[in-house]
Formats: sequence, structure tokens, C-alpha cells
Amino acid sequence: MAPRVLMVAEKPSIALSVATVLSGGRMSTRRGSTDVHEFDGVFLGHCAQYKVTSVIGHVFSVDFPPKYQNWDVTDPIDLFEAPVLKSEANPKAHISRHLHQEARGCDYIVLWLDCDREGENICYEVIECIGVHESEVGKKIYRARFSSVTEKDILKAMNNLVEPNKDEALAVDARQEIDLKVGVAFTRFQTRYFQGKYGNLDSRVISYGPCQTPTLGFCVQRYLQITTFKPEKFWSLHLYIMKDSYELQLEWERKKIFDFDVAVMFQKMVVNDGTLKVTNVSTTEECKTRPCGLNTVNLLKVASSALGLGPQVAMQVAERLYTQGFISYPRTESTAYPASFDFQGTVEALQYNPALREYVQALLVNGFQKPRMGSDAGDHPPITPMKSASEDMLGNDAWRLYMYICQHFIGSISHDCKYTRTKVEFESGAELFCVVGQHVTCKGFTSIMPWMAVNEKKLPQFLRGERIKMMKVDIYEGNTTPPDYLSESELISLMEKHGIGTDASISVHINNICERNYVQVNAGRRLVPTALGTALIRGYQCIDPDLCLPDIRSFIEQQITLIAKGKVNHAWVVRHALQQFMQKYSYFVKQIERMDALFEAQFSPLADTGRLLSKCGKCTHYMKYISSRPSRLYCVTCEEVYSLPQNGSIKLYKELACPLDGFELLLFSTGGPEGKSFPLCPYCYNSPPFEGIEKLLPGSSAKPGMPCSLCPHPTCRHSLISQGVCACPECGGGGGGTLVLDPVSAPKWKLCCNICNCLVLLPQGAHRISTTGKRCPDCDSAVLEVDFNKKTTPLAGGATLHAGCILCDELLHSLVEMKHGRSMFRRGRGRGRGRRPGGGRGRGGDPKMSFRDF
DNA sequence: GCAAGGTC
Repeated sequence: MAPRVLMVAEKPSIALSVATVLSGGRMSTRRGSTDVHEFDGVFLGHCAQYKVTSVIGHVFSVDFPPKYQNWDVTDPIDLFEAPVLKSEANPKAHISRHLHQEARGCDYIVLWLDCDREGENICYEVIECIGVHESEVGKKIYRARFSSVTEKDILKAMNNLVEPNKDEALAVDARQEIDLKVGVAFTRFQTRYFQGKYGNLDSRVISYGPCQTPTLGFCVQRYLQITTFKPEKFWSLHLYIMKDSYELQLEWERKKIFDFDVAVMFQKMVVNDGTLKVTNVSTTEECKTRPCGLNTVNLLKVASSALGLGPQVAMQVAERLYTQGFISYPRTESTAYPASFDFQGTVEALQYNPALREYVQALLVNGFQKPRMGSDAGDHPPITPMKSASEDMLGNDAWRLYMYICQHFIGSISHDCKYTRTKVEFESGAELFCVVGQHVTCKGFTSIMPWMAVNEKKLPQFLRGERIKMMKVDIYEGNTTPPDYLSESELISLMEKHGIGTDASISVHINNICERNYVQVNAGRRLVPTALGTALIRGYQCIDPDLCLPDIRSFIEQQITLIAKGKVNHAWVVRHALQQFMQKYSYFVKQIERMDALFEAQFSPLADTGRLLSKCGKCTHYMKYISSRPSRLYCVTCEEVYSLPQNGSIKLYKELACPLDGFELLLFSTGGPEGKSFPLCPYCYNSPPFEGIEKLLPGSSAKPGMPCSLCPHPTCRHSLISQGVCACPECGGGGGGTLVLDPVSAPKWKLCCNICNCLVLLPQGAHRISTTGKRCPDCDSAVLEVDFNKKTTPLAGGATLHAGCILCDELLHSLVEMKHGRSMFRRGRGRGRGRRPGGGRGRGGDPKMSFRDF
């Protein structure tokens, strides 16, 4: 039988290109998690059946196990030695399952991931999904190495298959683990420390990261240069002459001097001389070179400085242009065009663009220039237009960005700009002056990129030895000025220079420091640090400047490069790097008061912030509601902070207290037309899930990590304690009671009303219980869904999901109704009743214990 | 809630 070959690319577009080239365009396509292209061909000299599919970037991402997810119970320092887990980055896409299924029955795997470290790492993610042992690498699993997705490169790669490089993949594993542990440990510590003290920081988290923090560092460094700048007076000579009815101001060779008396002395020397002699006239041919191919960093810089588009927006627009086929892949480091690049075709496509037509046609007639040699990072070709477009097709921002990409591309294959530069030098009283003129002889690429044009500056004719009459010699008094705030475009250059982030992530880091309120983007897209951003960086500078220096990234890079080159063992490097960061972390924690001194000077203590809202269950005093991000409650007496759900409003809920802890209940509401609201107890909301259960119930069967399926709150992070399950059947109509899972007997699945203390038993052995929003047709009580484990409760039809009324003994009807669209109402027998103090206004007739006991 | 890196 013909061998079967599965090929996996990094993204669907590359899978399509590879399949198209290798099949000569004759393949069939099957839709799946990602498309699968099938065709017959030749593999290693035999006829073979091919399938080509792709992942969508990384399949897995790395995180801590659930045990370490709770900020309340995990000391951040433990994170450095915690295990890390890889889980599917996008579980909904089912990429892992897709690869496993497609690989079944295949004899060979060929990996077409991007040829960089990340790509090498994804190779091994694919190998993991496929479920093949790594010992098969080289026998069954091959790596295609290609530098561009062109026919020539694809065929060449196919004929030169190699093995994936495990060391490079391990280097990425190391980077992921170090970034995760360092970033999360510092972030959690800082966030809790400062948000537990100040009420007006206005940021959801006080984050730290080896890329985002140095990025912020650059902005603050410039800010500090500005604030500590002391202007100085300076003086300079302005000498004016008249020649052939041109009035000219000459440049003084000394530019400026900082002593007035000396400036006066020089002025006198010139005035006393009275004549100005031309000492030299020189003319040079100058050349302004055309640009190389456009890469992401340069695109982002132009987008920010010339088009006023921030990096985040620019990348979004560029991605849309890419997916619509107007431009090539927008994330690339390379500025060199591949040898096989189709310049002719690309130029021809642009002649239909009215704005470019004239220039493009001239280029086609006169021939275009070979582009300058750029740098080839081995990733993707430079960003180029792929087809013609009009403003109507794209919309304003996309059109401007697209036009820039076209202009840059055309510029890169146009002539250089040529001009002559004439410098005339003068002397008077032993002081030297000069004037410079420029004359463009060939506009070249500046015709299509007019903002790059060389300024014409005409000069009258001067002859060497000529004596010129001076009009006047003034002393100009000026002040030195500080630099401006860092522009976004300068920041991108600095990040690139120091290796902070990648073409794909630079925009994300900049966006992060804006969103977290560390910097603000001012007019002209200049970045001004906020009080928070400044306090953070100045704090690191006090405690441990390494933490905010760009070298922190290069340190990690240099460490993992040792792994990539196979020089040092992966585990050793990770352990060593983490040990160093752990020491830095401990020192930082010990010294945090030095950073805090800066915060103290800028921000208000929690006690001075917010307004009184609801009563604390511990001390019965009113607690303060802090409305600035992140909104939270603060008890001044107990000095405790209680976090609240975010992005909504909070108000007192009927002045009712939680029956469990005495804290006054609150009502949280989200805005908008589909706004939701639910009541919550601030103490329960902040209760560590397992601690509480275990304290209350020795020998509890609750397992760490068991998710809370009862709590309908989208923000709920409880496991077994929750609120607001459903309306209480006793007082639900008028009293507003809500059934909560009774924490005392949680593993026994009981519900307890927070108003009237009514207890409702739930079926045992269920592993998930949730609300349906439906009402029992018999007694009008809430209907719950109960999910049983098949093993413990085999039921007719293999059904595992049941729903029933919490008061009547009816259990199965709603399920059947849901499954078959009709009600099969089977009434069972009640087995007594739950504790129900107060009686209430039961609507279900004779109140019974709910649900049959399974 | 947290990092940085892929990609959509």
C-alpha cells in the first residue's frame, strides 16, 4: 500500500501553499479544525498519499497547576519551584485532537513550522499531539526547512528533509517557564502589596514582566531626563551677509558657548576685522539611498509617527489587509527580498491604482532597480502589496497604511536620490563660519515617498578668496531645552535595539503599559509615564535596577541560547536562572518599603479613599467601597481588603446580611442592554475555596480543583462555596431569598436559603449541579440540572443529565422534556422534609425533601 | 487577576 504522509504547517495559509505547490494545484480540501488538503504524490521515491494541515501558532501554553492559581493561599515565592503544566492554548479549536486523528494510520510526518526557535518548539508540540514517541524522529518524523513560501523553496525543502532540533525547542520551553515564574511571582506580590494599601492606583494589576517592565523603563528614563533637566543659557554669533541680493545667515563653527563675556569677545574680534573672507568652496555628490524591504518594526514606526496609528491598531489593520489578500504577511523581521520575489508581477498589479499609476507605469517602461541588500532573518519576506486596492474597498486607516506599504515597496526598487552639497567656508577675525546649499539632481525614490525628499537650498556663487561685506554680527541668547517625551516610534527603535519583544509582540507590550495605566499616549503619540509608572520604575531603581533594565531580557536570551546550541542541559539552565530570580525576588520583598516610600508620596491610603457602603461581619463597622480600579471593599477597623467582581456597579442589597458570616449582602450589576445582576456576600466571595470547606468539615471529600458548577456568577472563583444558586422556593417570590450551597454540608449537596435558612437536599452522587432558569410546572420552584457520573448512576438511554424541581420529587421530567421536546411527568414519592424554620409562603403545596436520593 | 510567545 502507498505510504501515507501527514504534513503540518504553522498556519492554514502555509498548509495551503505547500499543498498547492506539491500537488500542482490538484488537491481536494476537507474542512476541519484547520483545513486538510489531500493529494497523491511521491515521497522518498515511492508513490504516496499526502495530507497537509496546520496548527494555528502554538498548540500549548504553559501555566501553573490549579493548586497554585489561588492568590490567597499561594505564596508567590513558591511559584519559582512549582511544577508547570502545558495545556491547550485554545481548547475550543481542538487542534490536539485534530492532529491526533489526522495522524492515525500515517507512516510519515513532515513538519512545516516556521524556521525559528518558536517553530522548532511547535514541532515538538505537534509530535506530542500525534502521540508518536520522540525516538521516531528521523525515521518517521521529518522537518522541512524553508526560508520563504515559494515554489522553489518548498520543493528544495521537500528534497532536503532534516530532523527537528530538540535543543532549540527546549530553549523555548525554558524561556516559557522562566517568563511565567518570574512574571507571575513579581506581579502577584506587587499587586497584593500595593492594592492592599492604596485606593487610587487605578490599575487592575501592578504587573511585572521581563519585556513590559524595561519597555516602561525607557519611557520613565526619558521622563526623568526631562524633569531633572536644568536649562542653561548659551550665546552664539549670528552673522548676516548679502550676496547677489540673497540675505544669508552663516553658521558659526563654535555653534554655541556658555559664557557671555567670551561670546562678546568673539563678536568684537569679528566686528573689528570688518571683512569676511571665503576660505573654501567645496561641492560633493551625495546620495540618499532607497529603503530596504519593509519589516514590521519599521511599519509600526511609520504608522505611529506619520499616520498617527498606535502599534496595536496598526497591527490589527495590517492583519486585516493580510487576511483580505492586499498585503503579504505583516509579521516579519526581514528586510531582504527573497531571490525569487516577483517584482514584475507586484509592480504590474499596482498600475491599476490611480494614485500610483503614473509613477508605476514609468517604472515599468524604464525598468526598476534591484533592491538594496537587506537582512534576511529567515522568517518571512518583507511586507509588500499583493494586489491593487482603492480607498472605498479599505476604509481610511487601512487605506493609508496600505498606501504606505505600496509607496515603500515602489521606493525600494526606485533609484536612489542624488544631490549635490555645496559648503562655503568663511573666516573673519580668526573665527570660522560656513553655509551649506543643496541641489537635487535625481529625485529617485523620494518622488514616491515625498516626505523623505532632500530640501533644495540654493546658494549664490562664491569664489575662494572672495571678500564679502558683513551686514551685521549679532549675539543670540538662547536656553538649552530638555528632550521631548519619548515618542512611540523611538520606543519601538529602543525595543528593537535591546531585543525586547519580537515583531509580533512589540505592539502587545506597548499596549500593556498603556492599559495598565503606567503611561499615557499624548499628542503626537508621545508616551508620558503616569505617577504609577514612575513610582514603579523609580522603585526598581532603588531596590534592584536590574529588574527594569533591558539587560534582563538579554540575560534570559543568552541563557536559553546555551540550550539552543546544545551546550548546556535545559534543566540546569532553568534551575540556575530561576535561582537567581528567586534571590532577586526575596530581596525585592524584603526591600519593598523603599518602593513603598515612593507610593506613599503619590497615592492615598485605602482608609482615606472611597465611601462607606456595607457592614463588616467581623467588627460590624461600615466598610469602604473603593471605586477606582480594581473596585474593592476595605474595612478600616479590621484592615482587610475584600475584592469584588469588576466592570459593574455595586450597591447595598436590601440591607440583608449573609447567614454564614454576617457580612451585608451587595448587589452587583453589569451595565449595557443585556446587563445582569446578582447578589453576593463580600466575605464568601473572598473565601479561599478549600480552606473553608476543610475547616468546616474534617474529612471532607471535596477535592482541590473541583470546579464550582453551582455558582452562576461569571466571575465566581469558588469551588464549593457559592452564592445565588437559585431563588428560594419558600421566600423566593417576595422575600428575595437565594439558595446557596450550604458550606457546612457542601459535599452532601444541600442548598440553604440566605434569607429564611430553608434547607433543600439535593441528589447525592451528582458531580455537577446547575440552574436552568426554568420553573417547575407543578410548584413553580426552580428547576436544577443534575449531571451524574455514568458509572454510579446508569439510567435509561444512557442519559447522564437530569433535571428536576428542587421541591417536588420530580426528577426526570425536565430532562426528557429537554431531550424530546415534550414532558414525561413521572411523579415519585416524597421522603419527608427538610429543615424549614419560619415556614414562609411555600408555593409547592406540601413541602417535601427535594429530589429522590440516588 | 498574573508573563511572553505563536496566530485569527
